[in-house]
Amino acid sequence: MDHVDRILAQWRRERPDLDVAPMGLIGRVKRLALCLSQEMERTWAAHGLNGASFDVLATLRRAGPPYRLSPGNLITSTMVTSGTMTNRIDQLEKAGYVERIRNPEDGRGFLIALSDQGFAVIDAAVTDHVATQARLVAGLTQAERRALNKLLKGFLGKLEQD
Amino acid sequence: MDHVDRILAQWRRERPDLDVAPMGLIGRVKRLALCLSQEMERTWAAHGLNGASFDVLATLRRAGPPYRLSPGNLITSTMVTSGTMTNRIDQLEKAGYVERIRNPEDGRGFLIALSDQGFAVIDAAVTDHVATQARLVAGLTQAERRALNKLLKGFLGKLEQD
DNA sequence: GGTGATTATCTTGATATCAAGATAAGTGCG
DNA sequence: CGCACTTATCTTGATATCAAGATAATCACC
Repeated sequence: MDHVDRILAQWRRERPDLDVAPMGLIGRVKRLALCLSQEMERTWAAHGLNGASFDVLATLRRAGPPYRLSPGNLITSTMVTSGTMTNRIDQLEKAGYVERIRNPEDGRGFLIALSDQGFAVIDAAVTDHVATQARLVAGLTQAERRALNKLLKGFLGKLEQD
Repeated sequence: MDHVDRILAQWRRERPDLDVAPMGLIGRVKRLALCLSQEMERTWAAHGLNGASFDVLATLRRAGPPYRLSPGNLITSTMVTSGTMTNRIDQLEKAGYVERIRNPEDGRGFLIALSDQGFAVIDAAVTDHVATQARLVAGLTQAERRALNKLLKGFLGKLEQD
């Protein structure tokens, strides 16, 4: 009888005409995502980052050398609007973690380049972040992780194909 | 090879020292939650609501007669701050969906009461919402839903007990 | 009953986000 | 070559949220 079960019990009492089984499943996905995010946020904070800045730096880092992507590219990867990305880049630039350089192949645009300092920060943060994630899934057996991952991947595939 | 797999492949190339299997699992939970939320948001919008207003009205509705809860109670149920709840109640009151009445048992506080109009709106919205959720899980077999729900519940239980 | 501590709610100020529009540079067709 | 169209990024204005502090009523203990 967890938090989600209590909500379902209320609905069954008030609206017995509704099948709330899908609500339970979806509610748990949302709640789990929230719970995991909150924990990961703490690791980012320990490196002076948050979900937004980590997201941008990590995208640049895992792109590989020379660690440069256009704002448009970052927008696509992180699924935020252009205004949001401008704001994030402004902050990271102010912190000295990235630099805007003119795109030599397109005078309209820029490339966002990870600085040495930015590289150091994101590399340390990712190492910690992965350790946090390992801790978060530590309660699940290997078989459970595999099964859960497979179900989630299948679910996502079904949703995204539409 | 979905979006998450591409991210993992980049990390394996750039940071082969890290075990990114947990990142895949957690990334899929987050992405699935986002994907599901975006779809559900469309149903709420069709009733003139959003996630925030739906959340408050649904909490009042499923509490049962007389459909009244204190702001503090709503804050606990919806896990937002007091400032956020004040703002949400203000909007719902302006829309005529709830009413602030003084709490007869505690002069410091109020009770937020669902109006007849609010009741009608949330009841119709919930009916549609449940249909949307049924559609979202339609791609999974009954066995898959049960297995996924069980794994999610176990995972959440492990995390919340700490 | 008076007084300090607690509780319930609201207010304030700051932040991140989005949608829509502005700006500026490239592209293509006549 | 010139003009319309597209693209890349930034700017603006509005919104929802949070953290911290203000306000006001209740409670508990003497």
